[in-house]
Amino acid sequence: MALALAPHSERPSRELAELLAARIERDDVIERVEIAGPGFINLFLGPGWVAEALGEVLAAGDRFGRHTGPPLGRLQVELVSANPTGPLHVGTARNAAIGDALANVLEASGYEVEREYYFNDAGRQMELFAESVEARYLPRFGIEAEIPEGGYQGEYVNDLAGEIAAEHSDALLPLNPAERRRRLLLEAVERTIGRIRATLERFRVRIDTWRTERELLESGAVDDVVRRLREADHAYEADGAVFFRASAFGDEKDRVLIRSNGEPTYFAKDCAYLLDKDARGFSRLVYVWGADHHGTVKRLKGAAKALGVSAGVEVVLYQLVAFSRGGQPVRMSKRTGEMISLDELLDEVGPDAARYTLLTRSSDSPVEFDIEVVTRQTLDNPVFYVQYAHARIASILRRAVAQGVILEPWNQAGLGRLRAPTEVELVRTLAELPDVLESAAAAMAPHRLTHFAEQVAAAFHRFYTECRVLSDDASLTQARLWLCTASKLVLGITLGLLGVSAPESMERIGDDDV
RNA sequence: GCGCCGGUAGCUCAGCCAGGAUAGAGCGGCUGCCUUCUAAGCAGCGGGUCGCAGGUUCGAAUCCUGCCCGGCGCACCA
Repeated sequence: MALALAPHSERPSRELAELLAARIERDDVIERVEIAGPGFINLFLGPGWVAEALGEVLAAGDRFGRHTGPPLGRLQVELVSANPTGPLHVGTARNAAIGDALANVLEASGYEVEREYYFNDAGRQMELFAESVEARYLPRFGIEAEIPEGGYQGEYVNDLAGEIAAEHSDALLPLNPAERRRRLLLEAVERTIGRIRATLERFRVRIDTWRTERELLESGAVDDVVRRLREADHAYEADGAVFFRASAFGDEKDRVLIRSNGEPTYFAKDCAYLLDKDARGFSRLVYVWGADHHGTVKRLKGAAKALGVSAGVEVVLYQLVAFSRGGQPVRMSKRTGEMISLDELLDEVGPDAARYTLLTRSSDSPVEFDIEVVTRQTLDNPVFYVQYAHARIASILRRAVAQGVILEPWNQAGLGRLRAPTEVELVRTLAELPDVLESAAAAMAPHRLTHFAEQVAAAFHRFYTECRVLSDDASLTQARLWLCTASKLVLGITLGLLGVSAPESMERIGDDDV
């Protein structure tokens, strides 16, 4: 405060601080005021403040920190949207974790949030995928075939072909090649989508709506949007292709909508999709993209402007994850089949550690994810530190019940007795949740919650070490039980937003390793 | 070459948007602490030219400029 005012005043900041401090009333909320450093006014919070702050947490219950008041509007988060050409691999894990946690955070901060997954189930990649499946299907009936150049080599393609062969036997053989591939593709895509959905469920990623490129194409939306852009003179024809005037919207150059062979580009479909989303009445459209797509952000936003999209278009970019195993880099490619599936990752480290690890880093920061290291460090992963605090609290509360302690209503519990430094510090930390949540939503940075969770856990562990909860002092026991309840609440809310489980108990391990 | 993102402790990373107190956490190393609510914990020690160089400021990890490394992107691919 004094430091903020100093530039506007002739007095030194330290002197300002003293003037201000002298006017602050001391009571049981603010006990003591000190000046430090260049002009910091330190307020020492008293028992009145502690009771008040803790009361706010307890009164709000599991809604503590959440936005109150009327909803801020409808918002959509598009996440993952990986092609249905194979199982989700670990490269998409960061997208899923960030997208889902971000959606949770935005929801808690007052938006009505819809999470959407978009399947690119048309186009060149699908053709290649169909041919690849065919190349694994035909040999089962003695017909030689090879996976095409650039096709999908993964073992799962063979598995898919096997499943299809098991169900349909050689029924697809007599069909003409185009029809056969169409049928094989339908079968393969359906199965792949099923697997993707199952994997996301395992990873605790909730998707509300599933959209497909095919629907978009069949509705004629792509043709429509190109026509609209041309009519508004935001697009023009050149060299047999149709270009969007992206350069008029800050992009480096104009972008092709329709190729000279008549095929729409991915971007044209993006434009159609944009209108499709906008028509659904969202005030904000959030995209979660890997940094390898950052070059397409400007054209998307340009298109939104050109098309008069009323919703705000926002792109959350995350740096790609460098996966390795025991120090050996793992290249990710669905086509070569050289990849680790998200399912394998979940088998090895579990959804909690995987999500938490991916959400500890800022999305701007590249992540090094050595699967062996994360597996080996499982027990030291900060996620367990936080979960342990939660389990510890649950254990105390169970113990209290077992001892027959009857918890009085919190507003009669004498919370002002919480005066130990670790108690005050814990309450102070808990009270930060609303601010942390708000800033995480504003910055679309869910990783801030992991750091907050660790702070709460640390504050609790310190309190636990210094203060005994269940004691002969009945009223102090009451107050401390409420402090435990509030801590558990805040940890549970925070972990819930991150999509990480908050266990009621954790087995003691490691006693013998010492 | 141009654009975006990183470069903070031995390792992995917060802090940077809205500049302020001896720059933090986890892991790893060392030392203590379990007759009492879970020691997956706590306390302490050691460990840092905040990539480099300038600039703005009473004050810079934080803002500005330049440079050096690393990642990604610069298609009528997705």
